[in-house]
Amino acid sequence: MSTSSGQTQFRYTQTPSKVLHLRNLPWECTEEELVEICKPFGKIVNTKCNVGANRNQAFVEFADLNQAISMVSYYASSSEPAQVRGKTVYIQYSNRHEIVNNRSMGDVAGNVLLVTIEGVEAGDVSIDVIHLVFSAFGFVHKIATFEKAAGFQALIQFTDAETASAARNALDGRSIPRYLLPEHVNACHLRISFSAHTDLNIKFQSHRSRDYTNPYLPVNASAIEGTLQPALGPDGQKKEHESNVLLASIENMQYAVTVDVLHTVFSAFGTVQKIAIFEKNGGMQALIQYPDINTAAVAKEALEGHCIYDGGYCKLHLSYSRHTDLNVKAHNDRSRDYTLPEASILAMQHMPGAASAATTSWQSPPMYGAMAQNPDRAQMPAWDPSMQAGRPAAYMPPGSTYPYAPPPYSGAPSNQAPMGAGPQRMPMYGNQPASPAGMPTTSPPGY
DNA sequence: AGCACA
Repeated sequence: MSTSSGQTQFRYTQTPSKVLHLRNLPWECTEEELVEICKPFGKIVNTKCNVGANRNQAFVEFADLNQAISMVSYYASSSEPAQVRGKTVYIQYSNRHEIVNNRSMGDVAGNVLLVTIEGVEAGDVSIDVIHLVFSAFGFVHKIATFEKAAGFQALIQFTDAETASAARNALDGRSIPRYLLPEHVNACHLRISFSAHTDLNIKFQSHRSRDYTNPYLPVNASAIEGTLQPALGPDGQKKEHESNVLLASIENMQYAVTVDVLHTVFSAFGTVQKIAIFEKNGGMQALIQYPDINTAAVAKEALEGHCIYDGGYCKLHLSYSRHTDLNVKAHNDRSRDYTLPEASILAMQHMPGAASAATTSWQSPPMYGAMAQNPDRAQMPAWDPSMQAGRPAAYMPPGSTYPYAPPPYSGAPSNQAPMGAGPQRMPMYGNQPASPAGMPTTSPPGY
């Protein structure tokens, strides 16, 4: 009722407790890692890991109050903070005095796991990949996959709860190895709990469900569809279907990426016909259409893993799209058809949808006007310095050394020019929100 | 970076 000072006063006070509250833990933090940093201070009687919406908090209960006090005092005066996987962990007394492990549904062990695969859509992770990953722990009887609000999910049936628990303990919070996934998938964390099911009812062998105990189960027609677009070939090699349309997923998107930005980047390899930018699973993706597969292949090869902006910002992951001709209906900063003549563009701008999209545009596209007036310019296959008018960026023309600085990550392609070789500064675009106030926006971040 | 579970 009353928001008396008595309540708020105690919210952040540090009444000692055997239970410690740890926060800012890495998402993947395991119970072992938690125990590792706590056990020097005393006997741990209980833990609760991966707590909270971000799964980055934990509770640790010591046998004795003094042990908890010793840990808190140690890190209160230590120059080295507590760390897990390089992340500073903040430790306080919990406002409760014991951990209650309410083993709710999802935590009561059973032989069927409910696996949520975060950061992917259904097509990204094949049932064969799931089978491969979980078979490491024992015979997988059945798999059923489905898409819900929570995302792409799978029910995985093992022989017994022991096997299922082993798989859960090993894989919960972990990622499926990158080489088993399409290239545009950045990360896909597995969130695993126990299902209440004990025996899945699989009716067909299909791309959505499998019964490995019954190879004679009828094959659903939709399974054929699944074999038409295999993420992996029979030998386990990546088998991508080439296309003139590239699917780009943009990782670490600190800065705005508009069609203009993408057009400039991808035009270095040939005529860009159409671009569509959209959001998928909280990340940004774009489809870039070239006239032919060869151009797309060159662009894909050259740009994969590279960043639009220096410093690891807007890292590109490219794969071939299933599309061959994009249906671009709006003309705004998220979608553009460069093959259209001016009249069509003007007509499009009066279409519903184009206007609303324009209001969300905080970055006016400088190339837009020039191209609308001269459709031939839109067909310009490659580099044209005049297209950069008003742009502070120093762009590398195609044919020069790599215009795009290699990403600083370990996953970077090894066959690319090393950082600092040649004039490798990333192209920059105006109006970068992260630029320090008052600073010219021509300097790349990190300068 | 700021408290779970019913």
